[in-house]
Formats: sequence, C-alpha cells, structure tokens
Amino acid sequence: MKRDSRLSIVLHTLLHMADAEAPVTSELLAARMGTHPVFVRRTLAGLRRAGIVKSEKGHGGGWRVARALEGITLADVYEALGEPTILAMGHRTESPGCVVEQAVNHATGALFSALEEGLRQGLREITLADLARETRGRLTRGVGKRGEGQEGRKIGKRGARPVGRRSTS
Amino acid sequence: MKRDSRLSIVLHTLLHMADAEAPVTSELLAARMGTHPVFVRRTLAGLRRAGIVKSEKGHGGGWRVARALEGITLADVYEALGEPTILAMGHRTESPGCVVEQAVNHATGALFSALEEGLRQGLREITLADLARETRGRLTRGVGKRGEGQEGRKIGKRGARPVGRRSTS
DNA sequence: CGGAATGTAACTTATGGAGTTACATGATAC
DNA sequence: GTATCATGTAACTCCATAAGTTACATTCCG
Repeated sequence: MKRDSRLSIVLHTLLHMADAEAPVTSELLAARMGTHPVFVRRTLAGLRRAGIVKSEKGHGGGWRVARALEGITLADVYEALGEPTILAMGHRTESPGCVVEQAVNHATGALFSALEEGLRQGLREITLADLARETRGRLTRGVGKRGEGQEGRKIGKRGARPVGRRSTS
Repeated sequence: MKRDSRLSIVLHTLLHMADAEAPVTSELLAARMGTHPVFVRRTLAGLRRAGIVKSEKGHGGGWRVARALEGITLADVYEALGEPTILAMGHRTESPGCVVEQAVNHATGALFSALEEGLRQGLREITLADLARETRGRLTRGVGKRGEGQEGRKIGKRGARPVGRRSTS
C-alpha cells in the first residue's frame, strides 16, 4: 500500500515554521522535506483554511503558524488535512445483501471503527507544543542516535503502550 | 485511498465454505463475492499454506475449511494473508536525519504502533466460530435490516467501545 | 481420453499519492 | 511603475498497488 505521508509532512513543516522568526517559504520547506514546493503549498492550504497557518505573498512572504502551539492538537491538523483515510483495509461492500458478509462487516467494522476512534483520540492528546518540546529534547540530549534516555516524554499520555515490534509492514 | 479488501473477502469465503458439505469451487465463491475466481484462488493460496483451508483439484474439487472454526482466529487469517498493511498513513522517512522529523516520527510512530497492535489484539479475540454464530443470528432474527436487537454479541470482548460516528472517510 | 477443477505467471485496468510544469495573482523592493 | 519574489491552483505526468483478466500447465475424476 502506498502510504499517505501528508500528516507527517505537515507536522514537520509546522515545527520548522514555529522555529523561525520570519515567514518560511514553501521552497525552503520543500527542500527540508525533500519534496516539491507545490506539494507543500497544496498540503498547507487546508491548514490555512483551518486557521492554523497563515501565508503571505510577495517579497519576504511565506508561511507562519497562526496560533500558539499549545492550542493546536494533532487532531486539529488531521482534520485540517481533510481527515485522510486511516486504514488501508476495508469492507468489500458497504451494505451487502449477503447475510454472511453482513456478519463479517459487523465484526471487522467494529474493530476498524475502534481503531479510527483510537487514532483520533491519540491525536487529540498531543499538541504541537509537545512535539516542539520533544524536538528540543532531542537537540540537547543526544537522542538522535538511539540514545533513548527517557523514553515516552509527555507524549501520548496513555502511557507508552506495549507497542508491536515490526515496522516493516 | 484504495483499500485492501482481502481480509473481508477471505472471511466471507471461509464462512461460505464452512456452511457447505462438499468442497466449494473458486468459481462459485467468486460469484458470491462479486469478484474473479483467480482472485479467490490467489487469495486463498496463503490460507492453504497456513493450513487453514484445503483445496482439491479435478472433478468435485474445490475448497474446504481444514480445521474447526473454533480454532481459527481472525488473526490467523490475517497472518495467512501475509499481514497486509493496516494503516494508510505513514512516515515520510523512516530514519530521518532531521531532528524535527525524528520527533514527529517518534510521536506519531507510537500512536501508529499502538493502533496496529490494537488491531492484532482485536483479531486475536474473534474466531470464525464467532462469525458463524453471528451469521446464524442474523438469519433467525431479522438483523439484516437495522434490527440491532442485541448489539455486540460475543464479538470483540473488549466491550463495544465508544466507536466513532463517521464511516465515509 | 476428456472435462472439471486448481496453480500461477503475466498482463491489463483503475485509483490515488506524489512530483512537476505552467501560469495567474498579489506584495514588496527599487 | 516595473521587476522580483512569493503564493494559489489547475493540469498534467509518474509510479505503486489492488484488483480484474487471460492464458496455460497441472491434476484428478469418471
């Protein structure tokens, strides 16, 4: 499956913006992200509509974060992106006539919904300020390289779950 | 996003197989699913390797469930399919040099991993026998049409979570 | 043998994320 | 006022992948 990385990108750009005094151009952001300026603008457009960022044209223009980082949760960002699809799996037919398929949909659907709600919940519990803190922590301590001194941070208050091993999926 | 419906399909076929006395042909299964026989065979191939189903060639051949439904969890099926991608979202770079991106990956990665583990856990708690029961229930009661008499069933013992509203994502 | 089934490779189609080009619009510098 | 720099967007291309399809070998039963 081709995974959507817009959330990832957008968070990255937001933190870079927050770190700068002056507006940051999409060109510079794109360079940092290893992507294309147009993709950045396109993706940030939703955030602008949501009032999370502001953009300015012309000389000295670019992108700035519009509100305090404390007041922006990842859920806000996710919504501003248009709530992209979370799960790569889904039902074959949404309203099947076959009773068997209804039963399957019912069971897996409950699971899928729980997962989606879980993600939304998790996103609601993290603010951009948390991420900025995490970033600063990585800069001072040397957590860039598997340092893992104080895992967890304040992020995702539900307590660093067991969490699976693999990531090659 | 283009969603993978193999799990959905496979569960559906398994229940149909379990319901029949004789082996069921991929052609018939495909007809029931509104898909192509080759797709069915291809998809069931993994389950055969995992010993969940058996196939027989030639006259009177077809597919049968190889073990008792009680002993087959949805997690078994999921694994037999090759553990398809669960999430439609992901990191842009897996091992970024940028500290900001590391922080983002760290935070969202924890969430994503928790979700994946959540799904696996959920799948582990449902057996094909549960689904068969659910199907029978739908046949006797009229739950096909928003009957909703006794929601929940035994499925997903964790108790029918709050669960989000929308499904149009 | 002949027909009915699976087993698979290989090709096609459809979809959607991302990259890119092109150009209009607006703001600032000079 | 014009040149320059930025965003805003439409309209492509490119690519990966789920699914559909064709083709053919293989195997089994009658």
